[in-house]
Amino acid sequence: MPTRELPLAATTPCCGIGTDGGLSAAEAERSAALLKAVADPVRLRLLSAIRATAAGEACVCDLTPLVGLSQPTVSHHLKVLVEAGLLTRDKRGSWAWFRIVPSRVEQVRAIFG
Amino acid sequence: MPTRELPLAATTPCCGIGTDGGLSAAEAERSAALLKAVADPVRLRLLSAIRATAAGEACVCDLTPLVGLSQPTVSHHLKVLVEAGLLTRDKRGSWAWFRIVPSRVEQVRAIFG
DNA sequence: CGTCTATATTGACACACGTCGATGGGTGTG
DNA sequence: CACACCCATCGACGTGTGTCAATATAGACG
Repeated sequence: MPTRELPLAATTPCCGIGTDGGLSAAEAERSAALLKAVADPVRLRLLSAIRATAAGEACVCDLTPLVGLSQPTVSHHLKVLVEAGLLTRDKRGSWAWFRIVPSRVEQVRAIFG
Repeated sequence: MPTRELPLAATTPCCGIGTDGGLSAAEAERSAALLKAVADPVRLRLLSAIRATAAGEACVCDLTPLVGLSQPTVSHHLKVLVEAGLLTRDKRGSWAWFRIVPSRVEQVRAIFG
């Protein structure tokens, strides 16, 4: 049914979608990078475990037994979350304490606002 | 500073995080699967392009020139979104029309509610 | 029936990702 | 100082993912 009004205009889509409404390639790339940091079961559990803490922060030695993975793997996931801006790392003494960045989490929700 | 009150209890974490607050492994797996479907720049652009449509639906022939990828690749991404429950496919005649499933998109937001 | 168009599927390839063991760098403790 | 603990980094391995060309399927239209 959707017939081109101008068959000779090769760039015209068949039912009139332009490049107007959608996200730009750059915007989509930034949003996808943020979502990739969160699209992992281990990292979701780390975020929710930190959020469920009374003090609002947790160290690697607490999180490692929780997810049942090796310490380097947990450290790797935490690094991904920090680089995505979703966590802050605060090294006090021997321990590294991680806190959630609420504004950054809100940005994730805003993608589907 | 965080010293174990019971050093002999090897299973006790150093500052008292239990298995209570966080997501279960199964819940995290389901949420991550949904997020993985969305954590891709091409798929984000497809979703936003369909949402920006006047009729609320679009076919592959419209979306392909929009993202600048081959037709099989676009078809692949749409399949991922359909299998994640984020799109519905409706084949009418030669064309396949895709619509957004708003309730499923809301579920993505709810992960960070 | 034959052909064209729109879409889906397959196979192949490069690349990214999650995981671990081993190692190194700090920091507190005896 | 020596030792133990916490954490980060490195190297390696298997797996997953995005992409395309080629092919298959299926419907529309002479």
